[in-house]
Amino acid sequence: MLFKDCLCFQVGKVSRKMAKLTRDAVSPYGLTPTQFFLLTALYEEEDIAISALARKVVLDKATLTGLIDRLERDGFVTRRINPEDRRAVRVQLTPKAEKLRETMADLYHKINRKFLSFLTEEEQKTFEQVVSKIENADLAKG
Amino acid sequence: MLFKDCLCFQVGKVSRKMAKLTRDAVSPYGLTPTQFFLLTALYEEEDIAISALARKVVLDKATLTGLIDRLERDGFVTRRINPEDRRAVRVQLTPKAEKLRETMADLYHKINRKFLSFLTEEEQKTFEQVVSKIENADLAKG
DNA sequence: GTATAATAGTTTGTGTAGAAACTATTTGCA
DNA sequence: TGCAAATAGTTTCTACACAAACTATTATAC
Repeated sequence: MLFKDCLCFQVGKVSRKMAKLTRDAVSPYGLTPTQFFLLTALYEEEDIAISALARKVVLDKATLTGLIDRLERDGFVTRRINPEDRRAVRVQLTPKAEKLRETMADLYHKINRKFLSFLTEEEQKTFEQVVSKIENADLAKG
Repeated sequence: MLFKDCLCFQVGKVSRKMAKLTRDAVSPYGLTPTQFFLLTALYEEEDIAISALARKVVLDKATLTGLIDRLERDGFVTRRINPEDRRAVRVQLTPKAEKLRETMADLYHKINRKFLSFLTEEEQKTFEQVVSKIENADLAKG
């Protein structure tokens, strides 16, 4: 088997390519692709605990700390300690982020439509399947 | 459209998951997933220029510099300047890397077989298509 | 034949990304 | 109650990943 046929390599390659295209689209707003996705997740569900956010975006909580640091530094979000559970920190959108909500939602849909437009219905469906299968895969077993 | 349905997010999620599973498999050899892939590419074609290697693994040449730095530091590869073109640097495998060739090739095939075993023939074929379509996609156009 | 452009690689700077270790809380249980 | 275990988040460390600027060398144009 040749290197280029490696599934993991292919997925990584595509992931980088999509991130790059997304970066071109969102960098004018002072956002990175990951920051854009995190904001999108927050537009969907605000005032969410960091651990819950980490589960939602499937990133390590340590990664979230840095991401939220930078979003906070750039004035997109704030942190607030939950008085009910003083270990927990909730993330809120700032007015600056709220003002961008519509624009970001449009951009989000535009980017997605664009990516999906390259694929047939059939391909989209199969791709979903493949993603969910690998997602639940356990290399150790079998 | 919900955040979790975003194609770019899904691909990233799968890419991280596959990298993690690969890491578990190759870390006993003192390698990261990316280093493992780079070595595999080098087993396929040694004494290759860094720019050619970058094209092969579809990574920025600046990324290659750091990767090769670390592989060199850990004794897997060496750099040699091409006397024909003194700008160009070629990468060679060390005896340490040569000794691992068989083991790494087996591991490479094992990991790939494992990933592919989760998918049907049909899904594999469609997935290939999807990858190549996105690879050639241009978000700017249309 | 020399100025200019192109190419190869590195450096610098910023931002992911996760493992492991750490602090501070809260929960559970004896 | 009171202490061990679990949980939330951060810190530290290392490694990708790329843009932009840089150096050195080679190719091209005139």
